[in-house]
Amino acid sequence: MVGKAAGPAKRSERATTAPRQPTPHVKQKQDRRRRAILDAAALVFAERGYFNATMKDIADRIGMRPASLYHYYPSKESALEDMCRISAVEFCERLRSIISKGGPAVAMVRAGMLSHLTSDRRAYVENFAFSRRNLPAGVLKELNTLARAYRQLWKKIFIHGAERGEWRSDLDVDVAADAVLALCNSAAVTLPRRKGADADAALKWVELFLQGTRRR
Amino acid sequence: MVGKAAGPAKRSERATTAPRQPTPHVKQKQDRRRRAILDAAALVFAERGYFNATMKDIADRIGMRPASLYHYYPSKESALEDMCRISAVEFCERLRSIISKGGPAVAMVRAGMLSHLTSDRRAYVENFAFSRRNLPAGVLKELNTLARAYRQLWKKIFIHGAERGEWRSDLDVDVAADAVLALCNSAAVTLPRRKGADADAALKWVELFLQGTRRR
DNA sequence: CTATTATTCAAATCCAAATTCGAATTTTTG
DNA sequence: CAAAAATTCGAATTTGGATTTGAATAATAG
Repeated sequence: MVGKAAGPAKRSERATTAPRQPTPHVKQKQDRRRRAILDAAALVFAERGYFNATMKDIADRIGMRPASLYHYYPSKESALEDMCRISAVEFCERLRSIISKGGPAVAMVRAGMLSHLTSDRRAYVENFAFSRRNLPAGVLKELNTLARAYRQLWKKIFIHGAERGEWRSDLDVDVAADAVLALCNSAAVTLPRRKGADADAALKWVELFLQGTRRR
Repeated sequence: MVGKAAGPAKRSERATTAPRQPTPHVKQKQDRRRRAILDAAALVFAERGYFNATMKDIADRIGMRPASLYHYYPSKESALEDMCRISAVEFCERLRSIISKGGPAVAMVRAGMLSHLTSDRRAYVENFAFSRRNLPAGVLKELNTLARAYRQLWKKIFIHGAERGEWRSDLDVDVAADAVLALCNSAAVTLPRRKGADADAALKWVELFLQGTRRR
């Protein structure tokens, strides 16, 4: 959405009117700024909801003016789009990596839930989960595909666990996949905001999911 | 919000300029219409999200024109407010009634979750859970109080169960309360929409919560 | 140091709904 | 049936932000 694929045209031999490529130093600076804006937007969206959040809210948070944001993002919508895509891709990668290490499904669930719950992209996912519906049909379709992929990875873990006999024999892997997502997304909102200190609280959610509530 | 407390002034002995009270037959008709509008609004809000839903969307669904809706609701916001209040109050009442019957906490959890998941006010709660944040501070505060009351009732169930030794000894009643709400609210969105047919699917969520995923 | 490019922002536009208005039309009442 | 009240809606109004524009200012490169 934001970065146009790096064009061709060697610096020296381009037509006189063609726009020059930004220098690496500049590009790096731009990226930092864009990231700062995306972080601010993510927090504001998560805090007030996408529609209630104004460009001014975002700008204020990092000492800029609304108009200036447009130098980095073509629209409010594109910022939402970016944070959704980034977090979805990253979460899939992380879960994929956890799965690839093999071992007991129970361990995968623990690691996967902790990864989801303690990520420093929490605000991003929160928006992915609860605000992506506000994006235009085309993008939404793509994001839903990513959401389905993430869910599919979770399902894979449950199937893996079923094969190894780790679950109750009557566990429905689809319900398990939906439930783990439900818990993770809600907990991401509910859980205390302090950095790290919540790994502890997160574990309680994990165990609840694994053990249930009843005495065994 | 909508019905102003029935005024005094007996029909016969009122001042000549005071507005007459609507006849019971008329009032009944009005209520039906208002209810139809609220149902339509709840569905549209749930489907597209509060901000994306237009007055036209709501009106279309029941063959009216946007302007006509204002005869029944002073604003889009007030419709959201109404459905939130109605569902919150109703859900509290239902859960309270379940608790008052006594018995095992496990049974209360089953009944409570089913009550939440199979209610014909599903669209209402969905909006209560995910859209009430868009209401003005004053109303929101009140609704949050109702939300806290509902959560408190759930917590009471878990405490009750702890006293009877129904749970794992290390169960955290607060986490349990948050988790059951997380599951119910998500499931209300995820669960199939067909009437009744989903009581079955709902049960799987209940058992997942009670038993967890692990083999025992 | 100078030309070029990047960054910032104040002010001006724009626009999609929400809401208001008034006048028809229909229903109820006595 | 006639007056009063309720209901509906086409058309006009409003408005809160998002977005554009153009110009001023700061960085960077060579």
